[in-house]
Amino acid sequence: MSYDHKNIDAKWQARWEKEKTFHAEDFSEKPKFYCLVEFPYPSGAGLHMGHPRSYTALDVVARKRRMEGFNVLYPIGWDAFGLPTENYAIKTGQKPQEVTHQNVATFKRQLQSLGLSFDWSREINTTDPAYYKWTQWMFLQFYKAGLAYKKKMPINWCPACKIGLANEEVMGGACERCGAVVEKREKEQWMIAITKYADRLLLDLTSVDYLEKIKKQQEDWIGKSEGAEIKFAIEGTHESVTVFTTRPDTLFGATFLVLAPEHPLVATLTTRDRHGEVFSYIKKAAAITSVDRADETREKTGVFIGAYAIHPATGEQIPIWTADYVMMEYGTGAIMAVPAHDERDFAFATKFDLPITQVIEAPQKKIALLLHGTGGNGRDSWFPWISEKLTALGYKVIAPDMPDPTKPDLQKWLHVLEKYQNEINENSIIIGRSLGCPIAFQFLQKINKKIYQLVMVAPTHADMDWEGYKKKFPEFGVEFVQTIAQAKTDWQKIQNLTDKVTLFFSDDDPRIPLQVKDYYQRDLRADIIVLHGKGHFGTSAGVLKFPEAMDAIVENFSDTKINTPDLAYVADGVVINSGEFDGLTTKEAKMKIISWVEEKGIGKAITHYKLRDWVFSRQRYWGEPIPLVHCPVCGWVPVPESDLPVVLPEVENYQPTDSGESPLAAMTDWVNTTCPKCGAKAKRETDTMPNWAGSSWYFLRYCDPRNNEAFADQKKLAYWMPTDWYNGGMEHTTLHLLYSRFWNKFLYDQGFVPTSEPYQKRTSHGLVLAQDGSKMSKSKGNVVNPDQLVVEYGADVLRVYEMFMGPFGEPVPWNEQGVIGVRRFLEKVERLREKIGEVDDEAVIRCLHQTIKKVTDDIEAMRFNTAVSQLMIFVNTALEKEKISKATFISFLTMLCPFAPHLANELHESLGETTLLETLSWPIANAELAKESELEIAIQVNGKLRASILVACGTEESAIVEQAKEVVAKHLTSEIKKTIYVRGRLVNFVV
RNA sequence: GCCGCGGUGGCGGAACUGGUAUACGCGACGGACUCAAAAUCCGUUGUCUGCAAAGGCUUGAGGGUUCGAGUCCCUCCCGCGGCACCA
Repeated sequence: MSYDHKNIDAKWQARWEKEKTFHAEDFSEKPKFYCLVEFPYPSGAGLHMGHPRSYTALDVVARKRRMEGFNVLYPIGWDAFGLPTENYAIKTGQKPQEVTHQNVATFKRQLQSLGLSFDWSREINTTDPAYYKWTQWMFLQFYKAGLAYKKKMPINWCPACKIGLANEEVMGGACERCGAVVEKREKEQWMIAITKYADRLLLDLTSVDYLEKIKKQQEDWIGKSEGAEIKFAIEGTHESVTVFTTRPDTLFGATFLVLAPEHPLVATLTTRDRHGEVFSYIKKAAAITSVDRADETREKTGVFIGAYAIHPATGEQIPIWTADYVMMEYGTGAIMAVPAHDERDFAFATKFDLPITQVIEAPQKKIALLLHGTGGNGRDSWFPWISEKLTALGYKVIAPDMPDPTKPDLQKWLHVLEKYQNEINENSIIIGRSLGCPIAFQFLQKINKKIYQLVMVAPTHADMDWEGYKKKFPEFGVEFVQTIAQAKTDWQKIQNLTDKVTLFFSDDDPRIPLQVKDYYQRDLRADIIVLHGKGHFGTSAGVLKFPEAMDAIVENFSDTKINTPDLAYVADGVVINSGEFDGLTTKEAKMKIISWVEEKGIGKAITHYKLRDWVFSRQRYWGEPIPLVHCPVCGWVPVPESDLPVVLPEVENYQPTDSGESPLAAMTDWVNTTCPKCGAKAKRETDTMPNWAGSSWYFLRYCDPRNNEAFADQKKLAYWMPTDWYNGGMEHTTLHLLYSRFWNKFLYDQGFVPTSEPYQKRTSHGLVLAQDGSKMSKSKGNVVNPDQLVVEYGADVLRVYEMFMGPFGEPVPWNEQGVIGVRRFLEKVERLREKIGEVDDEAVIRCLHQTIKKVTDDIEAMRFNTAVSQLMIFVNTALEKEKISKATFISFLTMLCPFAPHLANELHESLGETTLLETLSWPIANAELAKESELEIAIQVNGKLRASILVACGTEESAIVEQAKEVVAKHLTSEIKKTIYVRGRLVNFVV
């Protein structure tokens, strides 16, 4: 332990505080940068290793931005309302207020000990009445806008503890604490209509810079699907079943209905003779977990309930079943089964021998895919001609642009084709030449589709291994006809190639003699006609030269055939067997059938979202009181804004009630009030808000945290918002992140905030795991406390280790051994200070500039681990030399500062400098100085590394190749076929 | 079951757009310093054959594309995260 981290840490933390180094200035001339981390929930366990990971990462970014001349806002606060604190308070007989106060003090001390560059003057706490006044105010805005409403929803109720439970507290249907079986109780709850914003929450994802996986997860959570609700009358009753379908176009194919086992109509509609079987099935279904029910490989089960529905279009009688593959929570809990066009329905119908009616067939629109060769312009001369012909025949012609046609790369080309894989069907033709041919083969093999008609046009001179392809793709029945003579002898063979592939020769083959060409021209033309369209024709030039022949070929493509699907046909297509709707496309039929059911009054268009409205009530004490009063005369009345906040009354002890209400209900003094409107005796709402409420707008409060007139000043919001960079955990992607985006959008619509989206950029960090790779948790006793580490090694060591331990976005196990390595690194830095001299070694200068470049780039890309590794490389390089200059060392300290600010400042000061490192500018890399003078060139023979040589920078290619040849002479046993030179990297001889 | 991410030495992990795999750190081994130990410094460290020179093998498994694959494509296995019979 050579450096005194305890004193150094304390010294610089005190100085930063004194000089307000990290104070964010409103309306500064500098460009602003608002950098946000998820504020912690101050639990009793104290800080865990995950907090410093995320907080240090953005601290590094924040510190770098300040040195780059930005006015940085990096705030912190406490998300302190919620269940764990309340439960802990009950258990220990303390008040939640006290517990929160203690926890916040611990967290604050711990965070401050890390030297994070938060602007502590903006610290906020969601449980502070001055804060939740505005949370309540915002709830009232939702209420006034009609977005908050009451709805009966079930809650988990523990009859033993007499308290409402969160889902998390219910373990396998029992109370987590006492083990009693949890009851469902219906209770009126406040809801917020987030689903009204579903579309915008989805759409606006395109305007923000979130990690792709975060966007995807939000999209899936919102889960938009468009469809219709359709009512089916029940035969012999006045009842009806409403189903939800995303495929109203398949209405005529509905051959039975399926209700979820929990569907209320199952009980009503089941006929007497079916009771036994149906009810035992329902019982069984209830015992299966939803994950199991979701398993698609599971054998379908279900029972007929004895009743029949009337098909609204055909009037036919169709049976009603119940089956657990239909979920009560989704849609209406009932479906119309269309086995011909839905895989699950198909499996079900097959198993129980129910009728299958096809109502959609493969699209008439036929696809022709034109694949060009290696010509420079990416288009072949015959494209326009053939496109016109095929279009006239009703083909949709696609001629994809291949990446760099002069440099064919099969894999890349295949990539381009992938997006057409769903369009290619039995009516498609693929026309290619030259390189287009092998690509067509590989493409079809890749997408694993049966080929019905593939016309290949290939010049025989192309250096293609046709025989090789023939062997490689036996399933395509490839035949090659490269000469006229062969064409004649193989005639019969060709005629037999129904549904198969023929590669043909082209006229531009220089090897075909002129006289053959004459013959070819005359004969082939006739032959093609005879061939019944099992496609043949010459290429590029050929196409243009023999127009009548081509006409004849193209004619043949006008035949189409429809294959009856032997599986459910789920793709789009054309409607059949549907009366007046026949001939419409899937898309048209969806609209027309929806209008038809709407006219008949038996259904309507529905856009369905997986996203559900937000249950905003909690039957708990430790949350923001909902600022509403219930008056027997006026109904629900908002507390006037001037009376906010509605302060949470302090409870001496909790009296569990059996009413399903929050503990607040027992506090009659508080509950009983007068109606703000009419003055009559009234009662306060006793439910509180979820802890998501306070965290849905905290980023706004940071802009103006002490404002008593508004949640924040408009000008300050306009200056700071949106948040430029927000980092947090993946686990918050669907709830907190979505709720706060919604909340902000609502405030935006009301004119209260300046931006529609709150966060410009969102990234996420990986978990810090225990040493064995499992999750750190209190119950396992494997939680590592940052305090010990800070005491033993210093804040800088913890910070640098957190950044160095692994890729930031991925989970990494904690390893105490690695911490020692970081400590050694910082001690080496300290020793470097002894080497300060007048001059620099050239190698040190070079390494410095390479380091500046890499560290600068890596921080932006959140590659903190490799940034630290580069800093280590610099120190190792510098320590080998006699001296390094003061200027070089200061540049290095500037870069070290975001990671290890205490030591960096201490060393800077030891050089006689009095200013804080934080006031310096971020160094700028000089590309010239970073350049190596010599390069190591690898020499390969047939791709195998054989030697390497050192050459001066700027050596000519020919000189390098010559030198390389000598070095590997003994491996060059035969003639060199090809020499590949990659600039500055390698030479590869192919022999 | 589906989606997303991942699988590289004894360990955490590097590797830019397909171009010398194993940077950096830990650990281990050998040496210096020391009465000794710790700390520090120097050296070695993917693996197999070999005294050596040299050569073979190696990025979860198998196949493919390429002069060249950890990286691209296909099939499969394993781990982590998320999740729906979404009609």
